[in-house]
Amino acid sequence: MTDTTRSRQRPTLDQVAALSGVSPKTVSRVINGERYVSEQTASRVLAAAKELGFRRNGMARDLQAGARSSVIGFITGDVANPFYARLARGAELVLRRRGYQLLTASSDEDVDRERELVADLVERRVAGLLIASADDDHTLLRRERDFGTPVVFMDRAPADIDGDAVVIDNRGGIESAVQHLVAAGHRRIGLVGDLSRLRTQRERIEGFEHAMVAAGITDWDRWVRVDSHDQAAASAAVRDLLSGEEPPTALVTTNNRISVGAVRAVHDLDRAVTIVGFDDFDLADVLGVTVVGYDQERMGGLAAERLLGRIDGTAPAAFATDSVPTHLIVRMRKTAP
Amino acid sequence: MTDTTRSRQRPTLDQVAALSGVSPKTVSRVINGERYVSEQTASRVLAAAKELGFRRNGMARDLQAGARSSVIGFITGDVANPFYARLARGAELVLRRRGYQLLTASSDEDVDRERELVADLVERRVAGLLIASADDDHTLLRRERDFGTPVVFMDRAPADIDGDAVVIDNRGGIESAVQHLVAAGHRRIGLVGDLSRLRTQRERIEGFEHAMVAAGITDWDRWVRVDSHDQAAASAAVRDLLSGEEPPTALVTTNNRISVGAVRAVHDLDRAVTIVGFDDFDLADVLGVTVVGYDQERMGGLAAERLLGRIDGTAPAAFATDSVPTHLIVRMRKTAP
DNA sequence: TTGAAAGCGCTAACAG
DNA sequence: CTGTTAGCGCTTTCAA
Repeated sequence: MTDTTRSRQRPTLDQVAALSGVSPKTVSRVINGERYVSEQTASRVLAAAKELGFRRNGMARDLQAGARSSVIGFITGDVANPFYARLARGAELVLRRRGYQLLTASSDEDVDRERELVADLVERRVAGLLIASADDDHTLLRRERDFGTPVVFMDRAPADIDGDAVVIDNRGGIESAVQHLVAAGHRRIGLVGDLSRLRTQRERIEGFEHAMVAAGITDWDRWVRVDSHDQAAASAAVRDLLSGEEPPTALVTTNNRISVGAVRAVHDLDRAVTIVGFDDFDLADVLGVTVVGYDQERMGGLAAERLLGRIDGTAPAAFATDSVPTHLIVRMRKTAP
Repeated sequence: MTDTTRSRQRPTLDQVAALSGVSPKTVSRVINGERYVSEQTASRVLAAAKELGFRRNGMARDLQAGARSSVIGFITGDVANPFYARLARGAELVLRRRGYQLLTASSDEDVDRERELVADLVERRVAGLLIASADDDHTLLRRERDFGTPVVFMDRAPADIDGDAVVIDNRGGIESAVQHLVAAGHRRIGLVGDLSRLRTQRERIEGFEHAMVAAGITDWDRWVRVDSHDQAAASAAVRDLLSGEEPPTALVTTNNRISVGAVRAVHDLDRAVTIVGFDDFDLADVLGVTVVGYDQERMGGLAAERLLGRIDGTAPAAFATDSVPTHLIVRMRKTAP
């Protein structure tokens, strides 16, 4: 039994021209809705295009002198991480109105892979790049930018080069978390963190130190555990912290994955430990976990807007870093009646 | 203060050829690592390419007779939904090894927007399409497929056309959920569902009916509430269900968003209602929510593999639907000591 | 091992 | 209002 509808060739603009008896340029005009085409011609062309199933070849179209594709590269550690997924969503909502699509790629927070992805996307001539970079060295990105691919850094601002960035107020956020715990009477406050080579993580740890010292707690580093990159590692770190002598009575967790791992560990151990997490997460309200929240979709949207500004040159020449404010969302654990 | 590193033009292959004193074709050979180039020439070309910051123009490259780009279109309702995000992740892991990238786009479950996206991606000459379609009418997709863009349906198999698909065993999953509840002594079992125009949702509802009737519960539709598309709507539906006379003692929720909304409502009302959800979700273990689970990343990976098979023609001619098995993950609510 | 010529599918620039 | 010419940046013949 053979498939009768087997792949015809996709028709080209020239074939539409041939069928409708006009020149290719005229077909082009009709397809792109340009003016100065008679209605008759237009409808004849449209009919032919429809009959043949014509779809303009976007690659050929974009291959105009120096033209770039209407695709934006979006590089993060992992698209499946809800934080990055929401950034993508926010960016998409802004970009779609301008006809751009997102080409998403995950680096697994691996520096080499990230560089490969940048090179790959640049070869595809993306119109711009939104990136949550895991790399400390951005000379490659600067070079690509100098050759005309605008870049906006999300979440992690580059330390070694100038650049546009949209970041979170990490220090302020963590400080409000610590202050909240101190006000509630906690002194032994622990911190569980993700990869400390990431700048955001370092900022959060610094914010922690600063707030602890400001509260008169100088041995703050007793209860610090960093470099947990997944939920399981975070759980293990929490178990470790809680099994020592004089365990912390409260924990600050520095991102959503860490928070979830910590909540799980505390729950499994059945300990009364207060957790305040950076990033809001699903069901934190039900679990009564206080968090440092901020608008993730908006953050993605801001990055996208900045990038669009660069693409069409309407952004001011100087690079700028937008800081998204955080706010503490205080929650209580429901006590049994 | 002026930016001194302002956008030079990105060099073309011809410029590399000029600088290294060879023909464009030779540069092309070197760049693509073809054989039959002397080592001397190769290194000279490479040096010139590096110096100029050359990056092959992928659009021009792909614009060979009928060639397609090495991009795969990925259309779902919302990239920020963890379910879709994990499908994307699974697909990405398979596709990256073959040099493909994902172009992700969200339809918001809107039929018109989905069609626009399909048209757009086809214009970009994606090598294939992975889609969780919200549409009942797939004649457009069939047409595009006939013109050479392979399509694999994820999660929702098309009812009106033949096609490759990777779906979940919806009926079986829901039936195991109901059986679990019945075995635990529940009779008044409710169901809270998402948009009933989606086929997967209908299948889950049918599975519910079937299992309820099999358990001798014929007035199963008393406690059915469908068409809740977000967490808030799901919460409202649950509140409604629980406020009536003879409220259900257990609820089946038909996807992750509904589950979270239901958990929240039950928690807010402080009612002892058992929830069994379709789709596993973060912290379900901590909350003691039993779920119908399955491997989401694998599902995305399977879809990607099927698509690759179509792209290089190694897949058998006949369309096929893979069904991903579900398994019940039974969890207990931790009782206070 | 290298190069010259032609062309992928479309559109800009210029005529008519 | 419509058509002609040329060319985007690369790769494919086919020769040398």
